[in-house]
Amino acid sequence: MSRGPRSAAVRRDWGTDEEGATVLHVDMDAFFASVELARRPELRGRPVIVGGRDRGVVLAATYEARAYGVRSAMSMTQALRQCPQAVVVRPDHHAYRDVSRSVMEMLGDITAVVEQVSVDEAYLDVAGARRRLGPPTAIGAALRERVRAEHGVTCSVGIGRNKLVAKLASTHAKPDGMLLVPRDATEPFLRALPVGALNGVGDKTEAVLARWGITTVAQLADTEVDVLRAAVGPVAGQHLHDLAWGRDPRPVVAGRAERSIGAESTFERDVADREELVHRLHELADRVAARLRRHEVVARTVTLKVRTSDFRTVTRSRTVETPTDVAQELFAVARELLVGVDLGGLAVRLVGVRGENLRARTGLSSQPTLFDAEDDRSGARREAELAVDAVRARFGTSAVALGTSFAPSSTTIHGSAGIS
DNA sequence: TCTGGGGTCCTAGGACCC
DNA sequence: TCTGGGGTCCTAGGACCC
Repeated sequence: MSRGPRSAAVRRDWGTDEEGATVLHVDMDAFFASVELARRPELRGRPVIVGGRDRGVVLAATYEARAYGVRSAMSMTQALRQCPQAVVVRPDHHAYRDVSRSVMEMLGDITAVVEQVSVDEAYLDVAGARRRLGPPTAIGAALRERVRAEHGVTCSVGIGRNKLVAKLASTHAKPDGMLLVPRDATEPFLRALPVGALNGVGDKTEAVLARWGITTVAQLADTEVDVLRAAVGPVAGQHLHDLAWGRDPRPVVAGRAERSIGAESTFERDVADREELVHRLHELADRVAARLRRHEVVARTVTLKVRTSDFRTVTRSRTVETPTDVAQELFAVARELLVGVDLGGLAVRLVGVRGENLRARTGLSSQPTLFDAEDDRSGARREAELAVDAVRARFGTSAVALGTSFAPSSTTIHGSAGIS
């Protein structure tokens, strides 16, 4: 989903030479809002905002709402101040996930080299699909038509020599467009953009660069690397200079493994009561554990996140001896970490739990073995938690209480006696 | 009633080992 | 007793993206 008016408004034809431009970036237009419009056609033409509760933010806005200055990630309060007549729709993430899955399957029909970067975005490398399906623009056009026909939503496609260019091209093409940036047109295409259009240049970096008189990609490209290093740091400086010249070595990688799995939640009202925080922590640990198991990974590091009423965020993490996917263990660590946090008398706005340092579960000691009764207990507890998760998925979180009592207290296994 | 929830990546300092 | 440097792991914070 686009975050704001970072790209120049003009569209230009940069030529038709498709040699050497094999990376496609596919980006759904105003995705959540478009899905809502597809099933509620009576809302077409009106400013529609998909957003959550009182303390929520805008998750997606139709272009009619954007005309009033409404942007993704803006607080709902501010969005409604700017566009009081907007129709607010509560998000239905299941519906979005279904459409997303279907579109990603369409991409898989084109090539196996698909890298999904979010629910509504993916890169494809079609170098190997050209013989079968034709040039990249033909592939992009057919895909756009298929998405529209099957789901009633539009997407934009950018085509370029690498991910950087393809992504910027799709942004430029929005909404409901397609843009090819031929290899030879890459530099002039980039030079016309503001620095903030580059991926990785946010408000802070943009402000720093502005102090050095750099506001366009052209100026960035024409600045000595040493100056950029001094401005934003050695690594970032080199990186920005590369981007400005269209250099992006990242390949399109299918099926990336996730590096962390977490859950967090903002209270409807700030909470000062420690017991209530602990209770919420327990729910979050449950969710994280279930997702770890679904992904068949265990976490070696547990991170607690706390945001206080003044919107300051602190994190505390601990790396444990034995990686885990058990809710009780994640919870126990998170709770201990919370004890070590000095809230300075402030109430808490948000708490979160995250598992990091992920490892494949298979063959690790958290699997029950005949040699270790301790391990068997944790394995049994996991089985119990899986059952609890299934019940909760059907009846809701409050349907089942989860306690330490799932560990069988009388488990006795006598060394290797069971093994011949 | 300003500011969600899911992430990735980078930096920097200290511990610890060789 | 003093003086080092490099490498890796861990932790905390922050920028950034969708």
